[in-house]
Amino acid sequence: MGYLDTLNPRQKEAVMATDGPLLILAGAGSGKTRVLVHRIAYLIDKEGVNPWNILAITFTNKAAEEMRTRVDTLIGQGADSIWVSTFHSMCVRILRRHIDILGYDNNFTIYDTDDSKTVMKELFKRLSIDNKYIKERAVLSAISSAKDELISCEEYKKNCGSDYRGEVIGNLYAEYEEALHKANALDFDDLIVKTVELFRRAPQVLENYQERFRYIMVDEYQDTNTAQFELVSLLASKYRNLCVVGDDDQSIYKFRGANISNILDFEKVYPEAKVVKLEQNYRSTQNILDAANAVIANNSERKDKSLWTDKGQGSRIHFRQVDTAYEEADAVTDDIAGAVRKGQTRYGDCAVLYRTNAQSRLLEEAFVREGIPYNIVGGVNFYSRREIKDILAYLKTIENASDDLAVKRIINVPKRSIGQTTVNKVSDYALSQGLSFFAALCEADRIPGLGKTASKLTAFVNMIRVFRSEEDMFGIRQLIESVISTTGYVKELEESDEEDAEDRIENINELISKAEAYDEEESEGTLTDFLAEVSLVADIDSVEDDADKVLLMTLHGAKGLEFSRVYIAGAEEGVFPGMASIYDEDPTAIEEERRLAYVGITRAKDELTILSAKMRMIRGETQYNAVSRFVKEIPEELLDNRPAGNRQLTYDGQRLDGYEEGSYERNAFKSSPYGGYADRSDAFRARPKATIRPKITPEDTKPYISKAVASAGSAVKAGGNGITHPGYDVGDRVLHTKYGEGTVKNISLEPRDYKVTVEFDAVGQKIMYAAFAKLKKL
DNA sequence: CGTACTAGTCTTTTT
DNA sequence: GACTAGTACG
Repeated sequence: MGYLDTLNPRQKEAVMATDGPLLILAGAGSGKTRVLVHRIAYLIDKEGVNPWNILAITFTNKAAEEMRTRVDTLIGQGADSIWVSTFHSMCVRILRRHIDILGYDNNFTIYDTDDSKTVMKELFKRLSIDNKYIKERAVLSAISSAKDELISCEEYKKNCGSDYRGEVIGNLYAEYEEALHKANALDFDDLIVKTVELFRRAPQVLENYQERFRYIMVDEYQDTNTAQFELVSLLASKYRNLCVVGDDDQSIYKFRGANISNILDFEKVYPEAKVVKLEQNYRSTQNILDAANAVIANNSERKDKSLWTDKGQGSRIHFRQVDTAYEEADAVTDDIAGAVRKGQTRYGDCAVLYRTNAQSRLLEEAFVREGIPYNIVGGVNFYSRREIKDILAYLKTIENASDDLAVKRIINVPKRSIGQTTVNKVSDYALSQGLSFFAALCEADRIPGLGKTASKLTAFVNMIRVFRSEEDMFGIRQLIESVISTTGYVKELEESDEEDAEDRIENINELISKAEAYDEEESEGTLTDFLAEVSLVADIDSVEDDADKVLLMTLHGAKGLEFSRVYIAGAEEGVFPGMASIYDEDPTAIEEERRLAYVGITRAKDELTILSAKMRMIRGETQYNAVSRFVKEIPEELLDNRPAGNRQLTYDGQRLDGYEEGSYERNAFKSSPYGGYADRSDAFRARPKATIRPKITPEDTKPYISKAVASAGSAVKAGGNGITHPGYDVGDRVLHTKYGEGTVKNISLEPRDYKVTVEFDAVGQKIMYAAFAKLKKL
């Protein structure tokens, strides 16, 4: 049993505890994938378990892929028949076989978030719901949370009692469900929910899978939601050989329904569970670990554990504060370029992490400017680009005639002179006849009021029919090519003068290569499978490991990865931790951000650089943010705190007031944690809420920064919370530059600013933010 | 029916 | 600031 010798005693213990429930609390970098891989190998090799009986659930396809390869190399062969997959792809596989029990067609389509939004929009229109009152997004996220908790729309309605808003959402939930059912479509959450429903409704199906999956392993268990928990519980309830691996300190998906008590209460649910803690870290230097431990220690709700390493102290953590986000980007690229030049690292060993995708733009520009090879993970998913969604909509139309959404998307793409009015007429007809949109199109000549457009519809239907006949004989690549040439999609792009037409064509070619690769790999693969696979890819899945490129991604995206050099950009209050978490009345919101910081820090093996900018443009507003509390939570002796060049902050050659050489760097660390700033009142040490600037108007562009700084100062003085109270009150008469005179009806304090409701004599009631509106009291 | 402009919204984070 | 949906016009 040679391969067990490479494990430490704890790891070995986890590997060999094969029977019964097992909770592995695996700190960052403690070799948990290693343990899982060895455990699978051990089950097969030593315990004689049939690979067929093993199920391993990972978070991403990439992780699944990696696990399978590593098992393969360890045990030779036999790993093929292990189910290693994500929750979502596993559910798709199960549902494809059995969903007819629930009254769906087995070739159901999967709706992504965009699709769901489109459906919801149509519902809003149809039920004439005012999206000022409630937003589609809000409804969808309520539905999604309900599904994460396995709450059906009936239960939802019951729970909300007489709450009007809840009632509206409940009704929309029901309508939404019906719409999806009609389209024979499932959204992401449904994949889990319907599988649970299937298992509950069809015990013989459940038993079938219980027999099959006698040994179940779940990775990243801290990120499972209630529905996923139920799914796993059902599967494991017969043999109880359930092994879950996770780290409560790395739970960062609460917004997606992750239920941290799944891991915290595992021992309550499975009293006979064995618990193994992995605390030896094989990844990072002691300094990095100390920093991570110090930060996470500020959280209250956690299982106590502490990482250690025998790797040695390592460098101190580099903290750099720069003036602007531009300089931040330059600092990153300069540092990477320098280190590579000196032979200290290669591009592929570096990663830049940030809180929000929006931050990637400036960084990307710097990488382009410096000619440093890079890869951005995340942002707009490849498969959600317009041109890709268009082509996929053709495939979906070919494949699932009830997918109204797909049909409507492409009926006039490329332009066929089939406009909104026609689409509406067809929709009405479909609704009245109880037909799908496509079925209605097939009867175009019977639809009243269409006139000669009917022939265009018929032409469209015939085209789709031709594609359908090709489906059986063609591979997916050929089918896509046929779609492109018949519709003239690419031709239209080539002729268009749109700036990004070339990129689009490039993307379509990329899609064709992916289809080709699919055709080759999955000789049995059907169009249905291709579409399902495509809707379940995460961005991280397509990252090539061996490319020598710097990876840029969000902190969320970085979970599970490691790099020799890590840069965390935007370590500022209001950015990371983000505004929303700072103002959340629930204090655990900040704890989630802190876990994210913990994840970020522990990605680094050797060198960790944290950057923060004094000034940054967010959503068109210039913000001046204090250094992130997470930086301050790192013991000072672990930081090099090298000031980022003691320049004065200038703009257009003008010196800005309030910045003295080096003053900030010193003060930032002396001030007490969490915004209790020293007595000096320059804008930088104001709390985030004091630092939001009014939108810059064209008239005062030139010296805008110094103006902004000056007014920031006065804002701090004016209100203790940093938000200037407008110089008027409810009942006052005010003058607005555009709307004229009016009466103030209401003033309320929002997180960012005072919200003022004014009844204007000329234009009626308007709601506006005080800082923007610049109302004058009369 | 299609285009060109305007107004409003938006950002956390993702399978 | 960037994007998108909505609207007015040709």
